[in-house]
Amino acid sequence: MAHTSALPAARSAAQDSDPDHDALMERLARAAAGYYRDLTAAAALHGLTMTQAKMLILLRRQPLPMRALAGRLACDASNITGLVDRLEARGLVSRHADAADRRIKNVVATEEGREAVRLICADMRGTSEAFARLDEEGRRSLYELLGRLHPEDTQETT
Amino acid sequence: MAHTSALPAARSAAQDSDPDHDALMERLARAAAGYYRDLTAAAALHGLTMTQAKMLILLRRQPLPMRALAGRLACDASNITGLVDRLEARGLVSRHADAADRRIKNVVATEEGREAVRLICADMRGTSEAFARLDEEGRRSLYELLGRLHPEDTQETT
DNA sequence: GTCATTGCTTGGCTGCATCAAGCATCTAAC
DNA sequence: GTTAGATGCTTGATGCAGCCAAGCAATGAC
Repeated sequence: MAHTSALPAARSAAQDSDPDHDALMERLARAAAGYYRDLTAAAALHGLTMTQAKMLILLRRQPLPMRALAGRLACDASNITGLVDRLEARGLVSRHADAADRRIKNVVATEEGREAVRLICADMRGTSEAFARLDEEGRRSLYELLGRLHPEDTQETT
Repeated sequence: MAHTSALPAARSAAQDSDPDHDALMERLARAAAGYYRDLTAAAALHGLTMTQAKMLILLRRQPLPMRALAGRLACDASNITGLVDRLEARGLVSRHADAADRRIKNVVATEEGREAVRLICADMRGTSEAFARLDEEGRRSLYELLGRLHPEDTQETT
């Protein structure tokens, strides 16, 4: 936290003035932990792991090549193979060789896979309730601030 | 929410009016992913896993019994044993039998452990830069909104 | 004392993550 | 074209993280 001493104001400054870097980090950490805890629990209700749920969520709108999935999930490409294997075995996604480049396998969520995403999101009660704690103005601000925190750079992958 | 009418308005509503539940969830997901990606990378610089880093962060202020760690990390108690084993083997934490109840082992971060936390937090450049994208007013709002999202209920554990 | 409860550990099993190595395909350069 | 390199995916090996069931030790209630 606020290091040695020297900065007496910083500590409880969080309440009113510019929140200290660490204080803000702590709250972001809490929000992140809450989100993942909720997602993990909701996914478990449907027999899925958090990582599997994250992948299905990425695929809900459009198919993605395995390579792109590795990028989005920030993990090694070799990881994706097993991940997709397990989801494919359960009929939630399928691989389709790309027409233009036969090295590429596009992973597409099946209807059952998309339905699983819907159910999981609906089961994320903790997060829904958290949002409900804000008024409309609060939700709008939060949405806007989070958008500024992480501008949607990592997008184009198709 | 406000979705009485069937169709088209809700979709891009995120831009201006009350952001729809899913749009807000998506941004929260992005923020959470960004935070953990950054934490994982920073921890890796010091040869630690994300989970190990999370545990050290929890212990930075005060010792906690293993049971409490399981609660905070939202995992099975049996998990903590191995986690603490590995950190203890590296001299970052140590176990101390509780004076009042000898079943309890309090886990305390060593000075080296606390130093590791400091270095890791300092290495979270991505998150720091994200905060820097907001002005002071933005940081204050975000801090306040995140505080309302997750009121600090889960606290007392000592 | 006895017995149920609580805190931690162990063992077994799965999934997730890494790396190194390999095959197939595409691209470019000759 | 043929070769050489780059790129996309898979495999195998290893370690960590997660769960569960089972066990021991200590506490607390009686």
